[in-house]
Amino acid sequence: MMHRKSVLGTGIELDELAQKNDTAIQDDPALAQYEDPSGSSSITSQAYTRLRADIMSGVLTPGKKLKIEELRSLYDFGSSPIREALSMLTSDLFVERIDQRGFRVADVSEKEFDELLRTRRWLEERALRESIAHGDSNWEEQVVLSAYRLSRVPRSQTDDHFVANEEWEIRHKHFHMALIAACPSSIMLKFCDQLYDQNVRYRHLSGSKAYPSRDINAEHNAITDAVLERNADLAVELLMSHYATTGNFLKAKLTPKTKA
Amino acid sequence: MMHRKSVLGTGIELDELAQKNDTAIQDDPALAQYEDPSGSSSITSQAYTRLRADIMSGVLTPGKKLKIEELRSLYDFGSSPIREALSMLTSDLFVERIDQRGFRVADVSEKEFDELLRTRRWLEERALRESIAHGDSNWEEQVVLSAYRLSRVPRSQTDDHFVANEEWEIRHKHFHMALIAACPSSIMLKFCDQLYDQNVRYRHLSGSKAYPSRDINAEHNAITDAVLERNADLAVELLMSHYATTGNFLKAKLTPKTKA
DNA sequence: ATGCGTTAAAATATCGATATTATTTCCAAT
DNA sequence: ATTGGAAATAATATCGATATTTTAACGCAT
Repeated sequence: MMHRKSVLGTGIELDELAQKNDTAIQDDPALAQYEDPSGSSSITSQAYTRLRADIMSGVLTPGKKLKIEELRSLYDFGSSPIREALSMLTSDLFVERIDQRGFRVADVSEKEFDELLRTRRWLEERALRESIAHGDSNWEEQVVLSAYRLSRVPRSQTDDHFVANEEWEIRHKHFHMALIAACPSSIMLKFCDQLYDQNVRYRHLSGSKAYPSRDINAEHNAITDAVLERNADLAVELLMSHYATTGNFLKAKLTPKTKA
Repeated sequence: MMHRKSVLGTGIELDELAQKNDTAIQDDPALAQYEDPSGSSSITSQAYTRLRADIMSGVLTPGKKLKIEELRSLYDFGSSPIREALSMLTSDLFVERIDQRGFRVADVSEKEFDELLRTRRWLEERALRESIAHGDSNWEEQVVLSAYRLSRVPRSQTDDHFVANEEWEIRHKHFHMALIAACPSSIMLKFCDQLYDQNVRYRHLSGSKAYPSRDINAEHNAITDAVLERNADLAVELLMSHYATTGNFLKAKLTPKTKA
């Protein structure tokens, strides 16, 4: 096993790594999914992608009744793809199906958010410990690589006020999934993936402009270092407090109204 | 908090409880769902229930291609309800959807089974600890009650050879969910619920006639006692070894062929 | 014989219309 | 005024047919 100290401290070794990536280190195919371009080009997939994006971004507000006919004319898809997409979104916890009364956007509440955060911490702690225990050198390299890549793009598109940077979002998820990727349970990873996306939705919904001034990169780097040292306790502690601070920062006005 | 010793040792207090149940102690509505009669009576629900049952029981073999037309004539439902039901079963991990190529029964393998068991242990340990930490007296009563009810029905319908007893299955699940019901995360409970059902499927698939002669009731009682004493470490240890033995017993011939 | 590109067959995805079911509105009775 | 219930309305669930896509089969060239 590799033992490095402060791998991300200077960035020197990392430039080598980044370079090496073009030749030797290939992206782990298992992680490729987290880039999510749009899946295939079937109508259903398109409907799924657009609806999902609009729910995550808050365009379709929590609790809103999702009437097939309405969505049909709004997005200009047939009713079958819409229905199918809504079905798929139900698996992701973004949409709730009401027995014989169609669908609605999953509701949000501070209580649900607390549960989400709590559950995420439970699952990610376990997943991270297992990942650290089982990860091989390829996993280590993927962690380093994804951390580096994340550090190369700005959190916000502009410096003065916050404008979400889609590329950062993608790399951020990639990094977090890379950390736990060696956890020997695809089911566990799937759950974490779901919960991660749920969390992103809450982040968007809370309309958190003006993101914390704290140095998120530094936190990521610290986690990366701990992970590479195989210091599970420290890595977990850092990751958990990473979540805790992010979480507490959010809890803004969530409008949990179940409106039509 | 109640502190009892060996509540299930004699069964005396339990008869009182069972009686009391007809009057004072009502079934926790939150647990009612685990009896699952058939949901509503819509065609889709019927299709869902039947397909699910046939997948869990192994009538629809793992990896089998689920052709809409075939299912349509076999079950005598329209194609829309079939499709909808398959979509729903995808959320439950019983069916896999292949991009633009329809559905298939979720495949099984020893590897997947290992992962399933492992993940279940991780989640249930956490859920049980949280449940013990947060459960109130009503939760305690539901645990006692579900344990008692489970103990009142035989594991097998006949004494000489094993014939699954549906009522036992229902009560067994009810008991296990009651243990963790006080875990303050509906998402966590949902995950555990899913994994439980997955496990049942594997149990059925491994065609385990001749179930272990070990006294499962005794194990359940021991877990119940530990839980009521709020002895988390012991309860977890018992529950985990309960799973471990059950799990190792299963690993029989799993036919993971992906046949049409 | 083997591999590739074309064509035929099968299956899924999609659509538009109809049947059911839930919701609302409105009116009468208390 | 308020409640109860029947009709009208709106929405979903379901069906059967058509359009696309995928898979399999076939024959030709190498």
